[in-house]
Amino acid sequence: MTEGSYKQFCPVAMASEVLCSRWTMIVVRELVCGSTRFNDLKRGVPRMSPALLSKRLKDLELAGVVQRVAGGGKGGGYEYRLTPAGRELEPIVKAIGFWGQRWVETAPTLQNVDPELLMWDMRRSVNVAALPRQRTVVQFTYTDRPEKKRSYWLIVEANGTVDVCSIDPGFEVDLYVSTDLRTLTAIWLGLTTIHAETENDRLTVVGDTALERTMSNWLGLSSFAAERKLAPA
Amino acid sequence: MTEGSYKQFCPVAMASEVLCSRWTMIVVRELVCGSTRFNDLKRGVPRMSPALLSKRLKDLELAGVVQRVAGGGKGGGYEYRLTPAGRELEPIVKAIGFWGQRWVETAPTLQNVDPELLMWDMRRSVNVAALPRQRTVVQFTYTDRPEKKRSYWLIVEANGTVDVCSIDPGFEVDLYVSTDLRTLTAIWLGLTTIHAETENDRLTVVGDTALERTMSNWLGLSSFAAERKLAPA
DNA sequence: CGGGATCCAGTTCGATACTG
DNA sequence: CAGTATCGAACTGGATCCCG
Repeated sequence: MTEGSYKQFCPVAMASEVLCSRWTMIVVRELVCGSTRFNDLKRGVPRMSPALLSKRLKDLELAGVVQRVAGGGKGGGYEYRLTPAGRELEPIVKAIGFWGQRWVETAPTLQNVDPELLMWDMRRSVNVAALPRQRTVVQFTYTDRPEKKRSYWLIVEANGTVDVCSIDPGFEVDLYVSTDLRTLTAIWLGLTTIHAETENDRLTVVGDTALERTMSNWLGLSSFAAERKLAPA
Repeated sequence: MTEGSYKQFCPVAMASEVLCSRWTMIVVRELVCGSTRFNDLKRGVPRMSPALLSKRLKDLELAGVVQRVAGGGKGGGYEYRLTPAGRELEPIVKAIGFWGQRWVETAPTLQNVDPELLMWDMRRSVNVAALPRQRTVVQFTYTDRPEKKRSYWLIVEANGTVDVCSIDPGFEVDLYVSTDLRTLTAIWLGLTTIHAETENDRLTVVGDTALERTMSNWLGLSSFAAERKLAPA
């Protein structure tokens, strides 16, 4: 990718031609995390133009990392499924993430907050097993966002499916979480904790008491949250 | 690194901004393999312009992956040394290389042969311990190359330092290896063996009998050579 | 929903030459 | 040895519109 390759026979270079062009690793992360539909992938990389996403997917298909198959079930369309080669990228994505968690400075990271993206990521990490076996609705309100983009709803259905939306779905809300976007992002990244930020009053949680007490169980964090940050401040 | 970042707080994205711009991973590979001087790095990435190499090194310094220090010992200049963060990239580089070895098709790989680069890589992988404790000179002749770029000399000094040159150093040659460039590259990559290619008559070795017999011991291969290729033909 | 096509501005890259 | 300087060519990516 990026025609005009490195012209090196070394396996690192050959693989880098496939994996290390702009956006590619992020798309692979989305695939590894389980997204298969174009529009789902797009939600995971909102700053990437659809044209470019399409091109990258084609490149990955050519490289044997994904397979484009007619979408099962709903509405036609296509699915992008990882091939065996693609599945073997998971450890690489993880290793890169761990390295980032350990060594990339956090300050610039926390410039890149985005409520839609955070909700989308949280949706994936919710620990459904830690929630009651009935529909649970949590409303997140980002106090520092403009009126229109302030609230999001996390809906966990009784059957375990998790949805996110940015318009009030009308269901009764079980728990209200209110904070600023950077605080919740920092929590999700493991840079601080629900407990600490509650003490701080930067995070307020009201509603169902059981849900409130178990929040650190059902609110899954980034898969890299456990790793200690080592980058110099 | 490609200004205009991904604007994602995910650690994979943050790390990819540092690592996944064009050429960067290859430069990191060179650093991990032990090169520290600008010109040594340049030999490892001959198709990269010095201007771009310089920029990438600056970016890596800014990211905390390398440290630029006044060169010790000889002639001044600078050295680029991996920081602790940089050293932790080694498993990532290895993982990428293994993946490339397993899953990237070999046909295009073998288009990218380059005698200087192969010699430079072989220099790093020579198993000095398997050679006699005295100066050993091996002449490689690539029968398919134009007269001027046909022969290279691998010189292992008694003290264990390994050098490569493309002009006859004048020393007595202990072993003559004659083959085409693709064959030796394929051997180095583990796609075939010295034995098989000798049987084939694509590889001819003459000279010191002991050196000849032990060639597969002292001629180190790519660090990924052991991994089986799985990519579909 | 799931993309493809087009356009254009901005960047980046590579080649070569050159310097302290 | 260790890079800069320069310049044209190539590529990228965002926006927008379109289509089935």
